[in-house]
Amino acid sequence: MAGENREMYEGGGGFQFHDDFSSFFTGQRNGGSGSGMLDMLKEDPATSFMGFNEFLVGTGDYGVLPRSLELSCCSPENFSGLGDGGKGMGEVEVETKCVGGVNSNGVISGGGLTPVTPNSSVSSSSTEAAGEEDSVRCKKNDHQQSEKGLEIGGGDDGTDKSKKVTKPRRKGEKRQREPRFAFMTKSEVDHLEDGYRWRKYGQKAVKNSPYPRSYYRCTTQKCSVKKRVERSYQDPTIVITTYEGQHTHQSPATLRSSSHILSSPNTIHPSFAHEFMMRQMQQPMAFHHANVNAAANVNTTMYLQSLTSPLQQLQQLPADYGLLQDILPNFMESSQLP
DNA sequence: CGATTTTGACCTGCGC
DNA sequence: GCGCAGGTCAAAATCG
Repeated sequence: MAGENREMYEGGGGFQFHDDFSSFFTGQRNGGSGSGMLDMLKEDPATSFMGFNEFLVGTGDYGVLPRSLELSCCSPENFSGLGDGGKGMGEVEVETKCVGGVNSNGVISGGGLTPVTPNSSVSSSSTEAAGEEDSVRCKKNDHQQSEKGLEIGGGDDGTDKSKKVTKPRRKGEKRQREPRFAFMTKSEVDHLEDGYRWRKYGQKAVKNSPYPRSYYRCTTQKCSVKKRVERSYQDPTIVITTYEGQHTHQSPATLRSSSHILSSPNTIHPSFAHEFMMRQMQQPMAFHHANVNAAANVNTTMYLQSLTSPLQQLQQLPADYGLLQDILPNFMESSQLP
């Protein structure tokens, strides 16, 4: 895998987070025109990035996106890439090769650029996924309990304390993944406030990147939303945030304030991000127009390939159709795309 | 003192 | 089967 990834980093056709992410935004991928997001950022960050907070202020309906997500997730044929369909992380890529969406690293991948694997599985709806996750959690708890039971029952004197005895997963049962979407934010702060409360549960060094990846979980009980935060190794000023799952509750910030959704100027709402993306898709040209007016401390760009218009891109590159279909199934349904 | 962060170990999936 | 990398767990440390 290491070699493969290295190959990816060296310009291979694969899709690895940093490499592909960066090339994705630098426009180098697929012989890109060089008008990628990162280039835009470097050349003219002020005009190339959307001021997320402006949208926050302007977007009052927080229910829109969750609903959208739900609708999206409940349509397996439209959401086959995002739900992971019981696939492991690596296999997500296989799925995205067919239909695009968010790859194993949470980045919207170019479905048309990667080989298609015919036997990619179709994901279940997010509702199912959530249920699965619950069951997984239950299993985890069970296994942890049994694990402790084993430890206790084993009568070890503690020398094996560091070694976990785990009950093996049933064969064929693969980890369910929630739908994911990611966006990049130009910010000096790693962990951006988004209105929710997060608890960090892990941090890992990322291969070929000097910046670690942090893992957060929503602290609200029964809310299994996770997010990963890392910096782009090419542009350290860019924070890549990947959300997984849907919040089963309102944002605490929303509850705190009804007039102003979020008080922090650096606040980004994940659902809003998705909604934003969808709106941009529906009004392609507004993307850059809005950027001109962007004047926020935190500039955020969705993982949309930087063409004049995402819609145009879709029309020009039918092979990539699935790429955004996964992310924006509703849009796809309502659009004139075949 | 509870909540959160840190961090090393472990688990899982995948490619070779 | 092995090694690698991503992801997660959980004990210890830290914080408020």
